[in-house]
Amino acid sequence: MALNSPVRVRFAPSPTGHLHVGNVRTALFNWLFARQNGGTMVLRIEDTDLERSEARFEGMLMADLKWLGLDWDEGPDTGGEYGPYRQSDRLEIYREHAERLLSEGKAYLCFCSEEELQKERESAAAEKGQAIYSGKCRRLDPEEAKKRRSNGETCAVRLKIPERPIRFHDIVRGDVEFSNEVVSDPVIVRSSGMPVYNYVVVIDDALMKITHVIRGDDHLSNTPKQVALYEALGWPVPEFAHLSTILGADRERLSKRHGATSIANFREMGVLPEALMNYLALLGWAPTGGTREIFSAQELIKEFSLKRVTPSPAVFDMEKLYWLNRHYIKEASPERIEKLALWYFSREIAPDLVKPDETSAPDYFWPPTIINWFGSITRLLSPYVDRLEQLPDRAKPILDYDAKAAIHSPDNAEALAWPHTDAVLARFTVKILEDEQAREGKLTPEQFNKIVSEVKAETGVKGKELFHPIRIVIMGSHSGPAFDKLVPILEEGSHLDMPTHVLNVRERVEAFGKARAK
RNA sequence: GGCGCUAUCGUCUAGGGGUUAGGACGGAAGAUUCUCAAUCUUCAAACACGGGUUCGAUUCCCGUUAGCGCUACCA
Repeated sequence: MALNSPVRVRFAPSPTGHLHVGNVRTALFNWLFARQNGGTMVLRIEDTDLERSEARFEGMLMADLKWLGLDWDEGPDTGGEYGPYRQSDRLEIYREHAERLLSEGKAYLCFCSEEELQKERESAAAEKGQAIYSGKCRRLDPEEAKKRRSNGETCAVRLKIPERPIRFHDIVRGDVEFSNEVVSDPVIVRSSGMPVYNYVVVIDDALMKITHVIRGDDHLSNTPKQVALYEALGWPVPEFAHLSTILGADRERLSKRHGATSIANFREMGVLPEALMNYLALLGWAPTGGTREIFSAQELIKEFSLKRVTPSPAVFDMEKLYWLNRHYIKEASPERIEKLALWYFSREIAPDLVKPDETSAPDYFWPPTIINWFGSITRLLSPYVDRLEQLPDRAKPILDYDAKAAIHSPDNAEALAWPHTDAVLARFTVKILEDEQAREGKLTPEQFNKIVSEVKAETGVKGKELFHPIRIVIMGSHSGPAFDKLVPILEEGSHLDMPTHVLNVRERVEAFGKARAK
C-alpha cells in the first residue's frame, strides 16, 4: 500500500444488538486513528448473517456510536463514494469477483459434500494432526467442473492458497508468518450462493480502499486467508492492526455473564460517554511516559498512537471506569448532570413516566420548582457517586424518610444507646417544635445551627454524641451530607407537590418522636 | 490435537542490557469533617519458570508453563 495514500479505516459491526464494549473499543481506535491522520472513517454493516441480523439493530448501533461521540464519514446513512455500505446490498459485487477468480484459475469449484468433508477432516486430523481440506476438487478439470455446475450440481467456490508461507505486517504485533501447510483452501462462496465472511471482508475493504484494517485479534488467524485473497485478486494488501481481546475479571473473554458490557448498559447506569471513551482508550494503550490518565476526545486524537497499542489482552476494570466517571461527573456542567439526573429521579418516583431506552429526562412533566429542587439534590450528591443511577438511592433519606426504620436500624443502635442521646434529643425536639420557622417548613440553616448550638450549650454534649443522634432523627442515619445543605432541601421539598410528600425537619422530628414513644 | 497470539504490582500500564522498575485504579494508614463520602498525604504491592547470549539480563534468543484466539459451506 502506498505510504502516502490517504488513511481510510472502517468499523464493520454486525447488527445483532447493542454494541459491546469490545467492539466499541475497536471503533474508537479506528476513529482516533482516522481523525488523527485526517483520514476517512467508514461504517459498514455486516449483515450477511441473515438469521441474526435485524434492521432495527442497525439504528441502535449507530445511536450507540453517536452517544459515545464517534462519527463516520461514509456509511449506510450518510452514503459515500464507495457504497453501498450494507453487505446485503453488495451480493452482486461478491458474485462477480468470485466468477472472476474462477475464470482466472485462482479459485475452483468444490463438489464435496458435507459428509465427505467431515470424514476428510477427521482422517486428516488423525494423520497430520490438523484438519485441513485435501484440495481434492482443486485437481478437477475446470471445464468439466463448469459443466457439472451448469447441469445443476451444487458446489461451493474455493480459493487456491499458494504453496508458500504467507506473511503480513501487523502494526501492533510486528511481522506475522503462517505456513501454507496449515491453511486449507477456504470456501469463499457457499453452495447456497451466499458468500463467506472472510471473502466479503476482503472485497469490501479493497473496494472501499481501506488502508488500515484495525480489528479484534480474533481475526488474526484468518488474516492469511485474506492476504491470499488480496493477492489472488491482484489488489494491494492493507496494513493490519489486531487489537487484543478485552477480558472479564476471571480472565475469560468479556461477555454478558460479566454484567454490564453493552453501551446501552453503561448509558443506563449513568456512565458519561467521555468517561467511557477515556477508559476504553486506556485499555491497551498508554501515552508516552505512561503517567497520564485523563484525556478528552481531542487530546486522545492528538496523543493516540496505534504503534503504542499493547498486544496483550486487558481485563476490564469497572472500578477504574467508575473512578474516571466520578471525575467527569465533577467536571461536567451542573446543568448537564442535573438534566441527566432528572431521568433517574423520575424513574424512581414515577416509573411510568420514563421510557427505558432513553436517558433524556421527561422535564415537560415536572413543574420548574420540582426540577430545580431535584437540581439542588443533584448538586449536593453528584460529586460523591460513581454513576448517576446511584442518585435516587443516595437521595432516599430525603425523598422517603422512615422513622421506624431509623429507630430499629442496627447501624443506629449504638448511637441511640449513648448515655447523652436522650437528653440531646429531648432538647432538640422541644426546640424544633417550638421554632417559628420550622413550623412553617421554612427553617433556615442558620436557625438550625443556632438550635444545635443551644442544645450543645444546654446539654454540654458535643461532637459525635451531639450530631449523630440529631442526624438519625433528620436523615434516619448517622452519616450523610452536611446539615446546612440538607435543611433547605428538606424544607423546600415539603412545599412541593410530589407523588410522595417530602417531610420537612419539623415533620421528621415529630414522626421520630411518635415512633420512638411506641 | 494442530497453528497463532500473549506474559511487569490484584487490575490497567510506563520502561528497557546496568533504574531505589515509574504512574493510575483498587487496598492499607494518616490528615480533614459531627458522620459517611469526597479530597489531600503516606505506605504496601510486580518483571511467570528454565536455559542460553553477555562482564551484566526483567529487557535479546530458545524452550516450558499458563491464558486467549483460530482451526466451518459462523461472523
